[in-house]
Formats: sequence, structure tokens, C-alpha cells
Amino acid sequence: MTIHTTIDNSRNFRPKSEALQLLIERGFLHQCTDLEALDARLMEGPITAYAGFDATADSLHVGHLLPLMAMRWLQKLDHKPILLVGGGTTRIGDPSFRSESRPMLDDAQIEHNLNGIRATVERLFDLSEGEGRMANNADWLDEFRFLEFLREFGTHFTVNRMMTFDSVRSRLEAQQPLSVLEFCYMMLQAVDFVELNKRFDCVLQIGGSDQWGNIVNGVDLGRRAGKQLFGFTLPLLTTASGSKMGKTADGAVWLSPERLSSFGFWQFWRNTADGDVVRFLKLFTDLPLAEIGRLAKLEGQELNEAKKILATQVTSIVHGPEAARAAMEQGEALFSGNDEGTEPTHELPLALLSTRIGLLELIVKIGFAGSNSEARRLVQGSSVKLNGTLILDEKRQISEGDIRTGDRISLSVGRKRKALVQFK
RNA sequence: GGAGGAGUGCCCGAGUGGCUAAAGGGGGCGGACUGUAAAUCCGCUGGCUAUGCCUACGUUGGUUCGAAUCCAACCUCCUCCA
Repeated sequence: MTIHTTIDNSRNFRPKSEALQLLIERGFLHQCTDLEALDARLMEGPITAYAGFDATADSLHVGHLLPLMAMRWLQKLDHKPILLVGGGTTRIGDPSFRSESRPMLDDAQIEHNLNGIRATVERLFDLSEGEGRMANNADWLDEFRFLEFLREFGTHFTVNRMMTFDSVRSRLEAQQPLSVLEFCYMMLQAVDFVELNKRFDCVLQIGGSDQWGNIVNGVDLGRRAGKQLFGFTLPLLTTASGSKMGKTADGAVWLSPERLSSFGFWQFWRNTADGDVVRFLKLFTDLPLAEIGRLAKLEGQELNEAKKILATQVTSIVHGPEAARAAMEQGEALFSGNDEGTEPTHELPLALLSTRIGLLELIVKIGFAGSNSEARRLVQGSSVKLNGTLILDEKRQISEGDIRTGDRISLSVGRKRKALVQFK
């Protein structure tokens, strides 16, 4: 039996290792399987840690940023991060969102997604030889045959124990169906951990708090093989108003610039609620705590300065310093209404104008509405401005006369969503 | 295998023949107020080449002038029994 240390009984724990000190001070720790032993292990020298992600899309989103930041810090302190992608597990679908079975992804699609994820992560930390690595669980999961798998691992899991995990129990109590596939998913994740230990001497898994059960399974499985493994979970990030973070009006907040422009990404962070600013600065930037402490003293309108710093820092880490600066300048220009000479946020072919594109169509093209009807409602709700002028006519056509110097027009929906469209 | 119950829009949930694109709430978006914050109040929240048309109440058929609502079969889930 393991005694799992959680945040509750670790309040007075004083870590000796730099890594744990830092992670705890900055607010990364939610639960840990054995804080003291992990601390001791970290004092012995560099360790290898991993965090796993499904390959369901070709980019990660802000919800994934927390484990990535934790790994980034570990690498800065000479530890080795492994980015594990679920090339194998993705093929059977992620069961934790079980509203409906998702379409199975084919190998080519998964391959494409893996590359996208790698590109995203590589901006946060180094995956090259000797510094870190990327691993794909298809490399071992694909090899198993069912009977062999049962014989090797099935004996180490008891249904009794698996039933005690929150993820399982809550489902049963809510009388929601729980398929065998889902039930077994935690075994696969446990096997991943042990395999990574076998192959790369990985001893730590970092994941979201909802992963606790799965992570503990891996730690237990490791112990049966005589290895001490550690699990570390991160707090579930909700905004100060209590909702899950990571969505904007235009959809998920993706980390890759191809999916969400640096401008959109920067704006997401700029719109952080007052109550979240300090917490986010600690978790999502590299700023020293002393500096953050100084920003924490700002109040009222001045807090907006802290938000700008937050936005610029995070964008700089995820998209690069150049992109961050450009995004900030774009924002300032668009919000002040003085956007001469600013980089456009969107580009559309000039040919569109010759066929007389409608305003509604333009709103949809830019992504501010998902359909013409939705765009129409926005216009009717008097929230659409073209070149700074409120437009109430939903039949309004965009013509060359609307173009200002530099072949561009500005379009805003509401007070926050603004676009500078360049026609070329 | 037997008996009973359930499947509604992004989510929860009302609705048992026409007044139902479907009450109410949540979430989201927009407006007012602000600081690109929070709180509060108000509005919107299926789609379209739009005074109309199409799609939608698990699936497929049927009854009816007319169905989310009635009938049949099927699928899925839940509860109890074996």
C-alpha cells in the first residue's frame, strides 16, 4: 500500500531540491505521490520526466500549457523532459470525453498531428538528443497481443482497486455508462509510464489533476517491477469566475500560430480577469517571483499593465518574442483606433472585392461568426463596426470604396474582437 | 433471458396531437456601465440566395388534414429479477 501525499498534508513540507521549491512556489503542485522521496531523488541529480498528450488535433491548446510549463522549468534545471504522444491510444479514441465516440483517426492523420504537436512543443522546450525527447506510445502498444498483454499486466491490476478511482466511481454513481475500453484506458497509461521508465529511465509523470488515478496506477505498476516512480499533478485551472479556462468566442485557444494568430493569442491573455493575473504570471511566464510580487501590488486600472506583461510574456514563450511584440503593437493600434502602418491581422485576396462581398460574408470569413445568420444577429445587435463606423445595415456590401490606404479595412465585432484585414 | 423505466437544442431540463424552432435554467455572444477586469441590468442564442423555405426532439416505418407528442419494429442506457 502506498501512502499518497497530497497538497493537504504537504503544506509544511520544505523541499530541498531547487525543482520542487520552484514548482511549489509558483503554484504547480496539486498532488504528488510521494513528495519527500521525489525531493530526495531530485537532489541526487537530473531525472527524466514525462507528460502525455493525445494526438487528436495537430496543435495543443492552452489547457495543455500547464504541464508544458512545468516541463520547461524542469529542463531549465537540467532535468530531461519527454513529450509522450498517444499515437497508439489516440487510435482507440480518448474516452474521457465520452459524449459520443469520436471518429477514428487514421495513421496518416495521426502522423500529421504528431508533427504539429512536436512543432508546438519545441518552442517551449528542447526535444533534441541529450536534452529531451519525444516518444510515441504506439511504439510499444502496437506490439502487444491481447493475451500477452493480459498475462503481463492484467495480473497487476485488480478491479477492486480500479473501482475506487474517482474517475470510475463518479461515473458509476452518476449511473453513467463506463465501457470496458474506458475502464482499461488507465492500464494503458500505466503501461506507458513503465515502458518509459524501462526505455529512458523516466521516473516522473506530470499531468492534470484529472489524471491522478491513471498516474497512480502507473506508479503502482512500477513498484511491482521494483521501480520507484513518482506522479505529480497540476491544479485544475479555472478562471476566477469558476469556469474552465481556454475558450474564447472564436473557439479553443490553440498554441500553434497556424491555428490561432499571435494577435488572438495575445488578446486572450490580455483579457485575463483581475483575480487570475498573479496566478497566471506565476504559472505561465518565466518572470522571477520578485517581479511578479511587484506587479501584484498594482490595483484598479493599473492592473492592466500587468495583464499586458502577462500577455506579452506568454506569447513570447509560445510564439516567440518577435510575434509577441508584433501582437502587442497590433492590439494597441487597433484598440486606439490608430492602425496606420500596423501589421494586418487577416489577409484576404483582393479578387473578393470585385465580386462584391457582403459584410456578413466577410464577418464569417474572418471567423467572428460561424454562419451568415449569426453574423446577421451581430449586425442587428449593433456591435459591428466597419472602419470605425457602426453598421446597422445587414445587406451592406463591401466595395473598393471601403478600402483605406494600404488596401485594408478594419472590422470589429463587439469591443474586443477586432480585425485589420489586408486585401492583396 | 424476463419485468419496468428512459433517450429533447452546446449542457441540464419542461413539454403527451395543432398556439412548438420547442418553457425554464446554465453556458456562450452582444448592448449599457467600466479598466479590453469583476458584479449588475437588458437583448440574442439551428441554417438558407429569407415577409418564405429547409433541418431538428435515439433510428426506421406507420396512423392523421396535422406528430417531439399516438402506433410498430429496432438501437442504446438505467433499475429489478434470472
